[in-house]
Amino acid sequence: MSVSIQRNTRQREILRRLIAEAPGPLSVQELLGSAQSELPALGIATVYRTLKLLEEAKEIRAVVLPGGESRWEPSDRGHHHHFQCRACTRVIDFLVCPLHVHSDTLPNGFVVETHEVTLIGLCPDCSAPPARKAPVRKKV
Amino acid sequence: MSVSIQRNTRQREILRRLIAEAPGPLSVQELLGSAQSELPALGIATVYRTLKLLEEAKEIRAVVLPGGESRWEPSDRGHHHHFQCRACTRVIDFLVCPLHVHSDTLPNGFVVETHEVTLIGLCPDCSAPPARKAPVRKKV
DNA sequence: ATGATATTGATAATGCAATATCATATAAAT
DNA sequence: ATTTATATGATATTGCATTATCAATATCAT
Repeated sequence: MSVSIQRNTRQREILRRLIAEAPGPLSVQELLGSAQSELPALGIATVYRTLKLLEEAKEIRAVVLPGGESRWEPSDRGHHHHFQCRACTRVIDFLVCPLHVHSDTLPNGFVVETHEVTLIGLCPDCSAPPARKAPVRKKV
Repeated sequence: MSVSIQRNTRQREILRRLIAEAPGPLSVQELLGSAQSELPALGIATVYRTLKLLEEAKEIRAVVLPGGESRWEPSDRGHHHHFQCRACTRVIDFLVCPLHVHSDTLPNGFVVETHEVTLIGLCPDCSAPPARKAPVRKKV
């Protein structure tokens, strides 16, 4: 079994901050890439280890969207949903909830406890016509 | 590369029928289990092979719900959503669509092309008080 | 500044779903 | 009924995400 966090390291500071400041849940690879732009030597094992520790400490939680790997977000974000860009695969939070079926009982004995809504389409970066600015990211 | 279907076999008939008659998309393991109750010798490789063939023939399509493996449903089912039981993990179709954000452009350049709604809770089998009938299935 | 030990980075090992292999069985045309 | 290529079942292999290992490094109480 693993143990709780005892020391503050640059790696953990960076990963924690990246997750806290992200506009949506981040994948392991996205985290690794962003963190390495600040600390190039950071290894993938540290990302996995830190995610597990932060999850056990209830600081973050995993979200899994249709068709995708696990992504991680701060656990203090309230009820919300996600938009996933089919071009760059990035995920952005959507605070509006279009559903009203909480804690309700449906016709035949189905009890709805929660729900997940994922909007799929193009994010601003990828829906914009190819401009003279930064190139459209195909993968993050 | 694989090739198209040329012969009708009992295995393929069974798998096709199971998918067509299911109340929701089936996982590989669910398919294997159900099919083996009719044809015990059926192997897992045949399930994968047949799913791939049926998908290439556009007879079925994969759906992936939050947190889950691929499931398979007939491709001629129209727009609908899914209910997943957190106890037995089975998935049942829900024909009602509570969303109206198709092909729309949201505030900042987000283009919504489609969406996935997954209701999570308890199915009739698992929400019912422990009765004297069949035991509650924990896994399918 | 030092020392004890938690943490890291590189990489090997693991777990598991999906695929490939191949001898045997089967469909269906003759 | 024969024949021949397709399909199957058992199982080995692959691919890939995650975890374990371990020597080297960094944190922090002293």
